[in-house]
Amino acid sequence: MSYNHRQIEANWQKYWADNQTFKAENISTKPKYYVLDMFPYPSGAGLHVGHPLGYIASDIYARYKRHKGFNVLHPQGYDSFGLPAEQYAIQTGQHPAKTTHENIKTYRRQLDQIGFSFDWSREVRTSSPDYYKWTQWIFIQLFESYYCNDVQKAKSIVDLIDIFVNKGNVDVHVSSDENIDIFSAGEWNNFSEKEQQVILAKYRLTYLSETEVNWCPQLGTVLANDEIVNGVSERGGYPVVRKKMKQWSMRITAYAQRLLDGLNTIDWPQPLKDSQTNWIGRSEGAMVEFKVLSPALSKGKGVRDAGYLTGNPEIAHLLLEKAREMRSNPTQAEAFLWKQLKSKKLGIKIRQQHLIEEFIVDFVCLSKKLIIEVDGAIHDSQVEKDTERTKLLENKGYKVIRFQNEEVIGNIDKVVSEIENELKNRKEFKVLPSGKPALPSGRDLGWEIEVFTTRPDTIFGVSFMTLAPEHELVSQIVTNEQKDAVKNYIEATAKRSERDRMADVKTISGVFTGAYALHPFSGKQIPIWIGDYVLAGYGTGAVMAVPCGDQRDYDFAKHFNIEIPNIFQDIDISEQACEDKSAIIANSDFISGMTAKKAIKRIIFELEQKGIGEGKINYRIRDAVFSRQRYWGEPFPVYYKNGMPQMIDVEHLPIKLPEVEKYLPTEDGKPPLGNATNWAWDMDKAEVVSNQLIDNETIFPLELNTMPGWAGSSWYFNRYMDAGNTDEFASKEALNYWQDVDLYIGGSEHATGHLLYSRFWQKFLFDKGLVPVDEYAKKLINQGMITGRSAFVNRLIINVTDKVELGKTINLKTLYQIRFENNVYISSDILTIPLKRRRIRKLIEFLVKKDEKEYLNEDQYSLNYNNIEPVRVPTSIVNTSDEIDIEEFKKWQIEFKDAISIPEEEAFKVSREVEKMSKSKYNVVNPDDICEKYGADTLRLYEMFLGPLEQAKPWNMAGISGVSSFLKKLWKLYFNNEDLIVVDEKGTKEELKTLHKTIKKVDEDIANFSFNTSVSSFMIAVNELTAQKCHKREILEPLAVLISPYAPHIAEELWNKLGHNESISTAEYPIFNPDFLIESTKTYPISFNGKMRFTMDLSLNLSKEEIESAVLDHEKTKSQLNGQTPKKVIVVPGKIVNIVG
RNA sequence: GCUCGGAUGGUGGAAUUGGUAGACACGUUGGACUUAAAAUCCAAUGGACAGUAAUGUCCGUGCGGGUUCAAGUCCCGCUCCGAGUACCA
Repeated sequence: MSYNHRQIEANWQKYWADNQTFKAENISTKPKYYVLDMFPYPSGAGLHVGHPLGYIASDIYARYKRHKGFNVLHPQGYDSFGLPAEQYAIQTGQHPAKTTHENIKTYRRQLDQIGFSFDWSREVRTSSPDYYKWTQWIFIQLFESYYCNDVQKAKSIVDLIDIFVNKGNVDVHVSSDENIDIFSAGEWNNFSEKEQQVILAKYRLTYLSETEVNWCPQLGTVLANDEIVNGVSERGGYPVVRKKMKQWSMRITAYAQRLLDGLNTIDWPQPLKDSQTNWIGRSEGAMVEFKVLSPALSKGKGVRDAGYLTGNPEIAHLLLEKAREMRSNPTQAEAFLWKQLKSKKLGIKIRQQHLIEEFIVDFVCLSKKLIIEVDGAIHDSQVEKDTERTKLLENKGYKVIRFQNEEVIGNIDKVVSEIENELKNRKEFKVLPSGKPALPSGRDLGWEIEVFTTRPDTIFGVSFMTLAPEHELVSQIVTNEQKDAVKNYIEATAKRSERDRMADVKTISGVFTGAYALHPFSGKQIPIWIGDYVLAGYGTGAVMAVPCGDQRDYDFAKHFNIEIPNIFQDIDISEQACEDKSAIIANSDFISGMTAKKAIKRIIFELEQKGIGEGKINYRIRDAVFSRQRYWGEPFPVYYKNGMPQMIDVEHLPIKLPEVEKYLPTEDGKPPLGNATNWAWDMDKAEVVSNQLIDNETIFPLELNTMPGWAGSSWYFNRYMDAGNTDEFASKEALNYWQDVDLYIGGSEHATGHLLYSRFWQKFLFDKGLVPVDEYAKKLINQGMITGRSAFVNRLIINVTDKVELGKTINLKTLYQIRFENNVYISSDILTIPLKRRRIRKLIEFLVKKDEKEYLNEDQYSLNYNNIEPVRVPTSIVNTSDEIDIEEFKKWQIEFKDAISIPEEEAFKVSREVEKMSKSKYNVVNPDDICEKYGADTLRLYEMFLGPLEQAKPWNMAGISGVSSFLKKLWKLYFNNEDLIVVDEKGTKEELKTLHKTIKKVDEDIANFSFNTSVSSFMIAVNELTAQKCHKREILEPLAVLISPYAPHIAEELWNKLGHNESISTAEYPIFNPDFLIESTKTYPISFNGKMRFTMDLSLNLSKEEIESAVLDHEKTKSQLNGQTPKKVIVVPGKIVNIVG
């Protein structure tokens, strides 16, 4: 019988399925081995040839390990929540569950036909409630935990509450939000339940926070940064606004250091580790506080500003805000009275809630220095204080009159006339006009700007500070003179999207605030600028600028003509900043003469002594936003009581996705779950009920967001260990048996997404004692992407210009351009040959004239055929020699029906371009077709043969015939037409050598994941055995096992026909015996001055000297030397002989 | 800009600690078989030059240097390509 891949492959795939050949047991005497693939998102397009690359590699490895006697876990599943299914649902109204289910069916069929040895009994789907029940469960565990920095692990929030109850939060070292108020145990115990929950949220590992997102009102959705182009949505071009939304976040920052440290313990590709390291972005440095000064005046002493600014400037900033707040929340009496006083109703300007020195008074008429206070009940107890206050104000020349609330409300006329009286009786005071410097010079205003720097050693080089435009202090420190400039700048910056701002790094922009800071060591006054090169989101949003030591500061200083003091010894900074840490520091007081390393230590010490700074490690990584405004994702097990999130008890999980009418956001901007009518939690019944029943007593609204794509993929590898468990996410026994993934294969595009988040979750689960290891994948390999080779035909753009003849315009455009423009195509090999261009011209002219000869002569028109436009065509109608099937091309789309090709008869070549495989590029190659035509074994071998696993490579069908014929040759070693020709003879020495060198090579290749070279080795072996006419069982039986991981179907068939009744999958792997490779002679390359001239077979038993004399005796050596004596002879036994002349 | 990869025939790619550059395959050319095609098999195939030929010489792993008896491999300096990242203080 001849090799019939269709029949063989179908048979064995059925056999494997029927016999559950690859089912892994959780109890085994064999050692365990866990081989994992990144599970696919089941898209509607199905698999293309790029997808299986990694699966084939891992499958080879898994099968190899089975031969080697391991209990192998090799599972597969689907990351089946995601955007495409939802978008499809929006367009068609089809439920995403339905399309997902259908897509999974296609995927399964495609995967099965490639012959993977997956244990399908452990399949997981992230969108299945049985699975996401445990995703929700893990979410709850995160919510109930906080991160303790003392022991560097997550602990139960109950422990933290315990600490608060007994000690408050004064002395806790935990990861939390910044700016948490300190409270004592007593204060904690007095907080209301709600206040306590608000505080706890700042410590939980998952928490709700106001996060700024890119909101697109027209699309009704939040967009990722890369979905925005030039400030408008990429899709549709709608405006995008920054909007704060309450979203769940994951406190991954707590794990920043451990995520870094863990990288040292795992065997992952260096580039991937690098990108995680970068992403986490640890930098060591210091926090430094700079005190803000008032504006320094150029001359003289400070002058009081405009008369209405009567507040004490040192505390004005504190009071102003309070005053503003009081103005907007007046008491009833205040509001009542203000109605009568405002807008000069009494004929004179009266101000409300105004600053007078360190007080805020209710009302004041500055020009009469009359203060009107309206007191409520609480002031009764403050009589003493009020008297004192009145006294102080009266000393400043003010008169204070007081009314009770009741008086104002009960008898407003009387109050107003009393005020009028007072005003009449007081003399006029002059109020100075505004515009003069507001504050006294050089005084500490009580603000501090905190900066983070990695180079505290350059602190003496600080010549200005820069705040991000969004920095909260900007509005407070800016001087009147600079107010407009600053305001304009902030507005201009806000208009630019974050992306634009980041993309444009060349334009230097900024503006002076007018304010100054105090240098903590030199005491110098440092101007404070704002500039958008400082990012609000990193560090403190403020930098101490050291132009001599940082290029960006340098550029900024140059641009705005700010001083650039040099603090480096013997270094020229006239052209650029010096960022070299080995430079000796100068002009820097007590650190002069030191290098960075030493100086940094010293400065940090000094900062800490002075209490104005400290050594600090800063991380770039941000907490991860965990909410999505989508339908097709895991619902949160959360309902809201009085606005506070509550976890649903774990025994009621899963909370299943509700049905909705529409998958779009609601009209009022709520996420798609806002469309659900049954989406409320009934505490008593412990079930999801109709929204109409919400009473906020026992029935509450449920969370409307869903979880992001990475939720389900962050722990699936643990689920495979015990996929069917309904009581736990995986049993202790299973987790302890399988421990971790021994080999993980997948794409590098997940470096800072899935592969980081999953490590974070694993560490959390480890802290909670739920999993036995804190890194889940010992070894990871990134398979390279298989790209497509898009095909293009070259469309000639022919411009026909009208000519006027005898006053009559011949409308040639209508005649010819429409007809020929866009429809003449030229073979790409002609394009590159200048000579042929003339031919094209003739051809075009011919085409134009052919039909319309009678109307045309040459000077009636002009032709321009120089423009060529590439037109995508499907790769399926192009052969491996880049020739397109013209007939198929004409049939492909209606617009090409009348296409004219140049040349018309000969082969027509397309241009090729390597691109990502995608439906829209018509370059997708489907594995189904290859399996049908060549078979799965050929596909598997060919994908491996294409090149190194980790390297990106374009898909090219050209080489597949070589692999296909290899399998046929292999078959022929065992069969001659119908007959098995394997004989039970002993192999010859040569045959055994062929076998054993192949065993050795393939063993090494698999260890190095060098699958492409082992395919070569198989080819060599089969070529040699064919030449040796070897049909011996002693050779061919081990060979079948050797090939079985790569081409399992044919191996099974051969094994079976050799008389075995069991599957080959656990057959013992042949053992390499070095005895068969021992050689008595070696073919030595004899080289002269390093150039190989000839070879010589010499016994390996010869000594160096014997080799040397044998070589020198050789006549070719003599002719090479031409009678001269060699200077030196290098002999490396077993390797080479080199004669130096 | 920074970080990390990479550059080898017409093509995909091989090449142990530095030790015969181009394995294996595709393609191309020639041949066999065939009425023919397909399939299969055989031979040649880095370039240049010399020779009837066997064969020989020279040049060849992006470029320029270096180390070495010997460099695709190690070192220094560049060029180009790809990927990631984007003002991280």
